[in-house]
Amino acid sequence: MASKDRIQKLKDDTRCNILAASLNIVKEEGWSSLSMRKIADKIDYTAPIIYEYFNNKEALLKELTRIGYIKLANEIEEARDKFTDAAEQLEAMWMAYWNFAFKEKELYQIMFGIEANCCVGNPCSEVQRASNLLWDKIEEIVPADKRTEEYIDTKYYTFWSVVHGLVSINMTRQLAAGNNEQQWGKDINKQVLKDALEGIISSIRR
Amino acid sequence: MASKDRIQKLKDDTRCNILAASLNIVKEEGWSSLSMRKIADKIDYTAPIIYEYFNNKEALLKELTRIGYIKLANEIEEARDKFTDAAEQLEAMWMAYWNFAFKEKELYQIMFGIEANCCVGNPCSEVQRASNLLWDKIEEIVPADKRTEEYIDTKYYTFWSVVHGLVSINMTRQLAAGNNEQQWGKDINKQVLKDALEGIISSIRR
DNA sequence: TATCTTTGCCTAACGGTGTTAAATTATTTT
DNA sequence: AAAATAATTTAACACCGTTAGGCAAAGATA
Repeated sequence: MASKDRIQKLKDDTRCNILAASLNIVKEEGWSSLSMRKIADKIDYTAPIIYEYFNNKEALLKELTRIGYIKLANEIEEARDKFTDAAEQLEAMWMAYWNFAFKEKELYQIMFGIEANCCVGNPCSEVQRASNLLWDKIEEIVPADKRTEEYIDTKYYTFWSVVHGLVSINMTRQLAAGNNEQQWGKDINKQVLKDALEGIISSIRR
Repeated sequence: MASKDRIQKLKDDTRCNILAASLNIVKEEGWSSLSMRKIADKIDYTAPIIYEYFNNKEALLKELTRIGYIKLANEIEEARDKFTDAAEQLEAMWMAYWNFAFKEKELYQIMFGIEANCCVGNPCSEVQRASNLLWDKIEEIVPADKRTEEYIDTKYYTFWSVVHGLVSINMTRQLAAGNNEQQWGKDINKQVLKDALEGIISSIRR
């Protein structure tokens, strides 16, 4: 039958619809309320149908992260090609990364395992204590002529970002990597961390 | 009755047990398999009992993050008090933050909404493409005499950490903050990001 | 001591989840 | 038209968070 192709195309279509419907649900209600039954509802089927296109929910999510990585790479490439100077290119590429994260917030969340935290209702005083300790110590080493709240904030966030970023990257990858790779990471991580901390500290004092 | 105190103490004890059992389960099987019934099993009760100590599961998780923040602040404080020079103190404090993240991995995960990512089985080629684009561009601006794989790796991770960290911090906090705070963030974020990127780039070329 | 009230704890249930097997309907092939 | 294949649904399982109702032991009251 010549309709083999057409049928295959229809199958591909619904596969695509499943992915699109999933992303729509997530954009409207967040990852936590994405369920197989809800996806099926959106494409006018019942839940078991989805299992003819994906082995299970995890496989579906995996495909969505794959799509995310493709989009991210495209945007980075596009940003690169807007400049010729290498340094300008590099900065633009990371800016593209940043912009992607917020343009495709949901994809970024699943790509890098970020939960839109459940426990942020009332950040109690205990939450503040740690950041105050750090903030105050930064204030201490900032030269008097630069000691504005905004400047200290900036530096505080820079510290926090680089440390939390490094932690976060390691944690989401920890399971994937074999033990040897983990070992390989330990050294390079300490190196990155020390370098970055000293860099920021010296930039403050200069 | 004088046994009022003793009874109150027992109640406090089981509350404590619930929290400890929860953390144990998470350490053994991860956050995704923490359930009320499993917690109850561990303390030889049935599930509904837990609701006499916590309004719901979310409240229980919130308390665990609170405990996490207290421990984190303690470790930071402790690190600070081991030095006298402010710069040394600051570095030690951030190192304590780093160490805490891995010593109390599970607490850190819930404090900052990090999922030990489900989709890390086989990081397919698409995952690699984005990082290769960035890595290659970094290589390009590294002076020839420093152009080792290790050096480029270090710089790549430094870039990635600061950008991902900033993204990640913003995302987990986005829901909590009011719109005005979000606006306040937008500016300071771009500032932090640009500063950091330029800082790393110039540190590479120097 | 006997009744009443409170407390502690459990059983059963509701609606939801991911997932699978069987039954049913629709389509194609013979 | 009958048989075989495919597409889709229904029903079920085991789990989840959560709530209501009941049972039994303990405490208070008389």
